Amino acid sequence: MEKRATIKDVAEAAGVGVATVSRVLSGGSASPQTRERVLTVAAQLDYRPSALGRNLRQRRTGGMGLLVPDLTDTFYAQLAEGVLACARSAGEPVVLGSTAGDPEQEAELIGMLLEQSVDRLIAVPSGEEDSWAPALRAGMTVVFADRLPARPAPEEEDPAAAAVGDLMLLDGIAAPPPAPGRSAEPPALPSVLADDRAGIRTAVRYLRGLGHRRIAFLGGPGHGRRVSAFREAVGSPVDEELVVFGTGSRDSAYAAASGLFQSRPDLSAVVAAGNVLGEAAVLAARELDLRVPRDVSLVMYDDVPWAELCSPPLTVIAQPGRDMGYRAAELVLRSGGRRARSVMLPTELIVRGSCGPRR
Amino acid sequence: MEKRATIKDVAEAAGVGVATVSRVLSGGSASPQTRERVLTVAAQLDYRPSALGRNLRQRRTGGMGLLVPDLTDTFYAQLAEGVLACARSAGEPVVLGSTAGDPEQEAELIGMLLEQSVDRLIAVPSGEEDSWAPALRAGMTVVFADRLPARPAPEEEDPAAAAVGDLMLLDGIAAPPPAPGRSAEPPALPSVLADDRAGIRTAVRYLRGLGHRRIAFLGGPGHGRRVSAFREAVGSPVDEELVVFGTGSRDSAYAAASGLFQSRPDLSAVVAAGNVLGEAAVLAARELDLRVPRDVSLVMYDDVPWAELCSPPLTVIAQPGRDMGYRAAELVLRSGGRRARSVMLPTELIVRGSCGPRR
DNA sequence: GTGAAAGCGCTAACAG
DNA sequence: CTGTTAGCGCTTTCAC
Repeated sequence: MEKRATIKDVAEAAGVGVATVSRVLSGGSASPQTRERVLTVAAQLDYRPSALGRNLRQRRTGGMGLLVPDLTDTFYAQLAEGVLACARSAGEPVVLGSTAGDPEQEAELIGMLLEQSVDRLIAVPSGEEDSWAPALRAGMTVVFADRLPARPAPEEEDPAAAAVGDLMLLDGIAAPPPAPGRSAEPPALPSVLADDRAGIRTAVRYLRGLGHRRIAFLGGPGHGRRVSAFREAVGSPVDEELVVFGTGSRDSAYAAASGLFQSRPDLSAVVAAGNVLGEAAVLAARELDLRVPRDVSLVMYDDVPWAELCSPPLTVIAQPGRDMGYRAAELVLRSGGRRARSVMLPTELIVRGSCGPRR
Repeated sequence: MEKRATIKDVAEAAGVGVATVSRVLSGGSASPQTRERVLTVAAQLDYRPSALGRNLRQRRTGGMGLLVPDLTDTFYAQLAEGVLACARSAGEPVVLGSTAGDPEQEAELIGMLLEQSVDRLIAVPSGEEDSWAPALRAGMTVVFADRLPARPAPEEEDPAAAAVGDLMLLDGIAAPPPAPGRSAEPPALPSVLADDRAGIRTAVRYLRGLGHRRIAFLGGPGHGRRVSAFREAVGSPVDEELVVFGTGSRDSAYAAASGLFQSRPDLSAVVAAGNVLGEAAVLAARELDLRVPRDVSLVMYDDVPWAELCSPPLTVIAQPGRDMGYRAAELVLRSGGRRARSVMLPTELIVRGSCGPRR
């Protein structure tokens, strides 16, 4: 384990000052001769500039942080792959954290990143807006992916509404209606989102076209925008019993799905707001001897490789997970200054075999 | 964006020297009074020690690197979750890289980690042993997970053998037979491996018991130990046409599976050496109108959530991905000195519905 | 038990 | 165009 050469070694060996070496290596100005000499010597010594020194000097760690709820959720894995692809092409490291959808763990991880002076972050947020204030205040450039931090429930009046109150999100279709024309206003926080509203709307219309009237929604934490879109798409008198949520784990997703099927055997279709929920729906349906799509139609958010493996193959609302990650990384990397821009990517309904006409 | 308090600020505010603050915060000796005062002041100032300064001083970055081929392969996602869980409980950051199974990208990522002075690494290796020499020489503590780096093919004689030559691995059942008694000798490099040999053997025996004689093996890069085990389990005259490999991508896995089924319609069972290969096998079989398990039995390496979603649900050789990651992280973290130990975890055959008697 | 001082490797002024 | 210098925030001898 020989010790690595430092910039000083290179400077001495090349007979120049350390500043010159630094300049040459970071593309600064230098005479062709000097440049070449430095480069040669550096190569001979197998010199690799230490990120440690640079980081301390610049008071910031390069690269970026990435926070996702769970990598075994294939969608987040796709997202992560996108981020990694972009980071790799930029030669930047990415520090990964998995939050399990738990605001506390998320906060801890943010603290860890702060300690590391990682000042760029891509996050699929679990905590509410308030819990993100510290990070922003500390000067972190954060780009949210897949969803925005929930806005804490303002006050509880209607018990039914309160049940999903903590799932209401920033750009919900709340009281002051959005400016006309756009299907969704660009959110205040930098983000890379899929067009959930359009995706859900398309799915609901598709099911409607198949004759379905009792359509259920199976969601999880962080699916606030999707529920809103669902409510909007099904129209005014939403049957609240048909809107259920898991807590994020596979078990709770299964419990929610199973409970839904059993309590409302009259439903004829369900929209699962994520692939873990879709998985749970398939499992629960099978367990209850409900045939898909004969007894119940299913459309699942997220296109994942195994959607095609099911029989019948699942009809899905695909969102470009990899692209979303890549774009998010670009945004966070490019935002030389502070606040990054936002982008919204399209979703696509991929019709396979899990939806049929209402019986 | 206020600037963070430094150790100096704390020292001044507490009326002590920076050394004392450092000692107190890292559990060194100090009088109770001093200790409390420092702690109080630090809390008031919301002081968070900067990892930057410490890292430079200690010439090493804390935490660990993690290199996997592909996060969308659920097994690697599970592995990663295990690593992250351990790292989080230790408060250490993990720098993630995805290699796509490409030795070049792997080498680049290793270079990046070296530049960051990350000196602890958990890797599912893609490159051969030689390409790992630089990392080891640089003083990195690396723990391999899931498999060991391939040992370059010594020389090519038999064309058939040469075809899989680069897949031969360290602890293969090569010429000098292993010492008697143990099912596998502990490998030379620190690692966390599943007992592939036992897993494959169990699967093959299970299929044999069902009457199958023409059993195929569908592998990918890095599955050298699994092929060896397969060859060993099926016995001497191995039908080489029944042993095929994909290159790691989903497409190539599909191509390999499809080609296998078409060229050898006489096969009655296949062992897929990984979940991506299993997925490909299911897809290819369906495309060719082969019913599972009526026309062909399938057992897949890796237990993944969607294995249960298939119809019929897939019989699998489960390996504890999450545990493997957790253990690997423990090993790399604990190895205060240099070389870590190795551990081998058991596999389990989970019988579901994808295997039937030979027709 | 505690403080002063010396850097870790690098970049960014600032002179020459 | 290039060398010298001053730290970035922290740990760690080394005296006191």
